[in-house]
Amino acid sequence: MSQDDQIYSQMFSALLEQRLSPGTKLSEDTLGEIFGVSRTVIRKVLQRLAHEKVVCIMPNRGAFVAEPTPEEARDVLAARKVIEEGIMRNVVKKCTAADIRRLEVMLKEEKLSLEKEEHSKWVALSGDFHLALAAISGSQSLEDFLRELVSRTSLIHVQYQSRKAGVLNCSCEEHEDIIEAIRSADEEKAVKLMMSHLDEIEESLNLDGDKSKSDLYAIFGGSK
Amino acid sequence: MSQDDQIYSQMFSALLEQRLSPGTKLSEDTLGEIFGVSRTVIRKVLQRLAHEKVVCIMPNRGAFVAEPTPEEARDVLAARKVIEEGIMRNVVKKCTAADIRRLEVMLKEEKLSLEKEEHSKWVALSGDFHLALAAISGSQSLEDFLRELVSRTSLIHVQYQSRKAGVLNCSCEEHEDIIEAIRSADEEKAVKLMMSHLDEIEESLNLDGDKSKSDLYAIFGGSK
DNA sequence: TCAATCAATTTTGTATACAATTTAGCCTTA
DNA sequence: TAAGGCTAAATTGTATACAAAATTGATTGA
Repeated sequence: MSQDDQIYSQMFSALLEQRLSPGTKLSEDTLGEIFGVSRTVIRKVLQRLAHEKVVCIMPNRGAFVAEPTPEEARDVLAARKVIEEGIMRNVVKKCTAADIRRLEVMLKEEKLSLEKEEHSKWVALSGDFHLALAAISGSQSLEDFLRELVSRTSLIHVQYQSRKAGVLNCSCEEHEDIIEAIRSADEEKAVKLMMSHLDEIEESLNLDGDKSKSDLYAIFGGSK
Repeated sequence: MSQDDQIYSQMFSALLEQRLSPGTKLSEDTLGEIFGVSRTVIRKVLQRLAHEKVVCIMPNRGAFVAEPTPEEARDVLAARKVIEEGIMRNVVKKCTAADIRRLEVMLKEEKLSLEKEEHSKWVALSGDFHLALAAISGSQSLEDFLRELVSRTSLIHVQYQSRKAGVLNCSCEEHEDIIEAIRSADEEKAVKLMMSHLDEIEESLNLDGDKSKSDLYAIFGGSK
């Protein structure tokens, strides 16, 4: 594994585990010192993250952790529905007993992280579950695309999570139901469950009230 | 438009218009001299193209125009089916009269390029048609993903086009039929036409016989 | 003559130096 | 005192220099 990849992985994990909040400035010099490399390699990593849309590079201004707008959030979830429907249909056809066992192991980890209330770890594990399905489906391209969408979803979770974290508990059961549908090879049910699962995720977010700018207006009660 | 983008566009066009064949070595020094910039900016462009999978960067070896394998080709077409089904469903809902007019204009251009037998231009225009549909669908993410898949399809066309170019003529009619289905707001028909269109594309390719390596064996008659 | 090894050249990977742009603070001025 | 502009610091964009790796060609030996 090359140097770039190592640094990329570390930054990517930090993003997924929500240790880097949206909007954080990612200074080339600072990151270079932290990782003990020159700006050259940092720039390479930042460009990669930017292409995956988890980092936003503004010309002559620098790189920042992406701050998805509500529109982008909805777009990501809508794209996930399209792609994960395709994935589910393949998964039902291709899933082996060994695959199901691995999914169940992942589910247990998810439950554990929920019990321990390790929220950000759970978000990452939940994403891994969806990516595991993508891997089972055997479609490399769809898996790559979903990886990007899952990362962005993680950022979206940070920015738009509703106050009641209780909503998240459902998701574990939903994953459980999806496994069951796959086991019984019920394609339509599996797809339907996945679609409503993604709907639930979207509904659990605070995507109303046009954030950022209008935030201040909302807080201080002025009109726009 | 920044310097990177200009060089990127030029190289991207060259790839799409098939002026750069799969496997071509893309030397940093050479490209730097051609475009009158340092290797720094060339590397940036190459990394971007590599992330879009139209260029393959091999560590310590350099960058090459990607040579999709038959498996990758099938994977790309399969992913297109999933994504373009999603796109079609949105297009039928959202397409305006103005959108249809623009699609018809594009169709005319396609026909023209076919008549003039400007094959590579037609491949590019044909891709544009699919991307126009993606734009109409309003899904930014799906449009981005499709852009990547269309570029790769272009490379696949170069590498696996069957000897009889006549197959391509169909595609124009198929695009025509798709427009008609959209006009009559027949979602199922539109989706079905698009699926069979993509099937036809796949069938028009020579994806059998494991290329590249075995090429030489096939040509000179030796056994593997 | 062929194969293998080694040296020289070329090419990529990384660090650094310099240029251009932005940002921030200060000073001037109304 | 506040607004505007100017200078200085910091940061990004690009070029270049140096290090590491791979390719190539030649030389040597069988």
